Amino acid sequence: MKPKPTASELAILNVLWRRKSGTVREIHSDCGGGYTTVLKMLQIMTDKGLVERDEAERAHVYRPSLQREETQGQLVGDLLDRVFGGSAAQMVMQALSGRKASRDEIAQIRQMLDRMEGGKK
Amino acid sequence: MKPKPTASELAILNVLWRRKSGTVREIHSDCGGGYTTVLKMLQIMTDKGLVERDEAERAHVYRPSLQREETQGQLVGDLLDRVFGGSAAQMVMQALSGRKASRDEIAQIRQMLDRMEGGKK
DNA sequence: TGACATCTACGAAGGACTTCGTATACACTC
DNA sequence: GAGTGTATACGAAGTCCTTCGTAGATGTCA
Repeated sequence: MKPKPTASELAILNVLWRRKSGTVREIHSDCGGGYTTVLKMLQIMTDKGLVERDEAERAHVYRPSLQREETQGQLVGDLLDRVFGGSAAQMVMQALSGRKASRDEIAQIRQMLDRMEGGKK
Repeated sequence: MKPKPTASELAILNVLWRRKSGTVREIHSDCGGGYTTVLKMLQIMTDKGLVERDEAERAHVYRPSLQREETQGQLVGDLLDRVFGGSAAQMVMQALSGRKASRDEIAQIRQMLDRMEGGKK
């Protein structure tokens, strides 16, 4: 499976998920840091399979190999196991108690719970 | 603030939260790995302030400096920011869609949402 | 006392992550 | 063609994380 992205890889992926794709220069301008640092990161991420590179043009174009949701699911599952002993309820608890969720968000979550129970019946 | 524990530090903390406290030997037997590796980790964690050490006896006794819930909150908040752009609803979504939560857990989460809205009113 | 078990301390190796400097290639313009 | 700007490639340094070997102190028991 794809390796878990590190913190700085994630910063780059966040940019890429937003823009769909981008050259080093574009990513760098959204992301800060040194230009060659971003370049190097993208080369490493290509090796790891985290992004894909289109070399057709002189300025290579990068795009994420995984959708945002897949990576989110992977990272959240990892935290769930390592920190919450697999208990999703405990994790949700912590997520909601630390930040105040908006009324909208609460409604959204309720809907999802309804859907889950509905699908299970 | 306390630094974010690494993966192996977390493994040790999980043992300590369960036992409340323990010597290197006790932790090691719950945790695996080399004995001196666990020892070294605990020394480093003491320096970082992640655990506290009682040196009264020959075999030092370690205990976690933070409660489990505090560290959980810290880590979940970190993931929330770095991976979900701060949207708790999205994170809860991923947490619940990846694993099937039990009916019990779902009920538990519902109760919590009720409490949150109640407290807000 | 001597042999042995058990403890802490510490240094060093190996790997991953991050950053940056430099080399090199390509394109454009005067 | 010389100069300038922009691209990739790559090596090397610095840091952190993890593991382990070894040294030295302390306790126990025949």
